[in-house]
Amino acid sequence: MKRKITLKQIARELEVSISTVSKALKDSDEISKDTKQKIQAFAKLYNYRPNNIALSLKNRRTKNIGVVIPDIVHHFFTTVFRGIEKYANERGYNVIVCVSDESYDKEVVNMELLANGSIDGFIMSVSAETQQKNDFHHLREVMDQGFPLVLFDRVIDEIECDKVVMNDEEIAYEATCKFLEEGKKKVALVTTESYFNVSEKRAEGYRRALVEQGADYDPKLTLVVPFRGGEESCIDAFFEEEEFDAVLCVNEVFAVQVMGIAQEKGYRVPEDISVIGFTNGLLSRYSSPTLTTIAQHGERMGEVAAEMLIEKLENEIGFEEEETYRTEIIEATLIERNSTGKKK
Amino acid sequence: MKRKITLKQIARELEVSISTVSKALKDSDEISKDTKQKIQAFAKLYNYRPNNIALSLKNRRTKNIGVVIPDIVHHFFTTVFRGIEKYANERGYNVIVCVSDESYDKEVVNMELLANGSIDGFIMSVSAETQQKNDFHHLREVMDQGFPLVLFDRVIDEIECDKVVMNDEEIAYEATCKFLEEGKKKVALVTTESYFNVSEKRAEGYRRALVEQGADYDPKLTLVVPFRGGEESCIDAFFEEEEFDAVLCVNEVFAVQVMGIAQEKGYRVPEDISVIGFTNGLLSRYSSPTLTTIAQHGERMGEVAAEMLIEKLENEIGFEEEETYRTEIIEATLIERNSTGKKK
DNA sequence: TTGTACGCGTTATCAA
DNA sequence: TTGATAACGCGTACAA
Repeated sequence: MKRKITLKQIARELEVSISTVSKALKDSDEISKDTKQKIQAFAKLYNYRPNNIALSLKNRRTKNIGVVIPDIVHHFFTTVFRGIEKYANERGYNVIVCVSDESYDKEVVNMELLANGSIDGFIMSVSAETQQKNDFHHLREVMDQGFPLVLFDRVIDEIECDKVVMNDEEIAYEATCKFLEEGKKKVALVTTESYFNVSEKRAEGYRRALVEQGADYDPKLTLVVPFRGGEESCIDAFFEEEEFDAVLCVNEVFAVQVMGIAQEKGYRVPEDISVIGFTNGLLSRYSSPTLTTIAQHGERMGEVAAEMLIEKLENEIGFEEEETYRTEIIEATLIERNSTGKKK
Repeated sequence: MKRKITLKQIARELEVSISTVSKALKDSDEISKDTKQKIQAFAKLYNYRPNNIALSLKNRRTKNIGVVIPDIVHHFFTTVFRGIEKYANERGYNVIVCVSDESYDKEVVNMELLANGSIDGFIMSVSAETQQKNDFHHLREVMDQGFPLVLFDRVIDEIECDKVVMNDEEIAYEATCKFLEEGKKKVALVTTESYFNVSEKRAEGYRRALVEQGADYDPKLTLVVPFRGGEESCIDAFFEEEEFDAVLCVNEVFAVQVMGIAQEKGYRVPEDISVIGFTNGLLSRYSSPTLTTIAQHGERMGEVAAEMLIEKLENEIGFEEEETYRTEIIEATLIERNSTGKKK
């Protein structure tokens, strides 16, 4: 077992000083050609690489990005993560992930840990519990300490920082319009509890479309599925109690469940009931019928988030300069498959 | 903006030496009660936390684990990752992820980078390209440098290290037997190219079951789907050319595609054709019919891998002790849903 | 009971 | 052209 070689060891071996070695390896012209060659050859032979930790300590930057997300077994988040990781790697950054598991406490603890020197900045999507509690002191804390923060998807209006969001409201509007164009009359919405602000925005777009297009907005046609469990029976009951001919779902799992239950009950999709879901994942592609879906372009979101963060990291602002924050909007797109009909 | 406070600053502020502060904060009894109280109160007020980087440098351990996987937008890998992250976090470790994207070069570069001080050990699943090239010098390299390595799922026989694998061969055997018990006669296999050694093992289990149970093993009933693209037409052609009444698929995407094409062609699942797939993901749960599947228990794999790694990290072996390696086997389980029939 | 000195690996500044 | 020194932040053996 050969431990990694250090400057000091090279110096001792070659009987020169540490600083000479350091300079030689940077090809400084303070050092004579001969010594440089000798040192460089030796370093190459022993495959010398500077120790990242020592560099981090010295430079006060780790070249690590902290990513805090609610869940990792989740198509959208992994997609975003892939975008982050790709862009960050290209720029020489590594990514440390922490999963909050939708828990406020974990989120806080993890971020504190990372903030003790492990990373240079954060990219995050806040946990459900955090949104519920409406307590964001941990975000303020890290920003106070000088860590750039980029929020994506589940962002917080009260926090001033860079953000990357989707045009949730508009795309929900578009999707709803699509149903109406198809000739559908009673469009339902299946959503999650509203402290997820993305759900709220999607619901707004849905409502606005109905009202503006002169269709009926009936609050009873909105089904709020509880956070964990019991979706199945919940949706089943919804079918029994209400009547509708189109359903917009805030995720693809709901959408596939809606299609399944509809078909069990003898409705045809899309002839009797059209369905659109958010999240263009595997389910959408392989369900029957295949699902018309809203692609969130998570990878792009990740790239943009990473780009914004790294820009902040590499352009540390001067004293008197005003800090400015941007909000980038990623345009979702509607992907038409077979769970919706043609325009009339 | 208030930067994190350091021992030095506390010392200056309180007009004591740095080491006094350090000791006081560890509640050392070398320090008088009074000074301890004073220092602790001050530290608490300013929310002092030791700098991880400095600790890493001093202790020569980072408390970071490097995870190298081929893909992150992938149900199985994220599942394993979740297990790793959970266990690691509980033990005070953070996780740095690198995605090789199935590329040999990326894998090599990423590992070298991490090995320059960023992490204490590796958990990885090798990329497809690496398996194809059969070049594992980068794994040997990091091990030589003293980094513990735990391989999972896609492991390498020639490399001696800790491993976590699934009982692929046996569970494929079991699944195949299940078809036979159902009364099926011609069992097909849909798999990927064989340099994925897990595919190879699954194929072996499939063959062994047919032979041992006295059914026919017909090589023509094995469909090897090419690495990227064209699955659809490939499977379609398979249906045209061969006859079978049961299909074992090495992943759930293939399985769902097989069911879809079968149903299009007028076969009933499971009456005419039974289907079982590996990977108990969303698709299996929401396909129609729901898919009988092999649960790989990825989260457990991740936990075990992390446990093995951390054990190695925390029990650095002495000089003369022999290094020993283990291979843990995670038992997959067959989850029966509606794409297979009852035992006869 | 407190403080000094050293080392972890590196780089930058200044002196020789 | 080379080397000594200090610094990044921390912990600890040893000296005072």
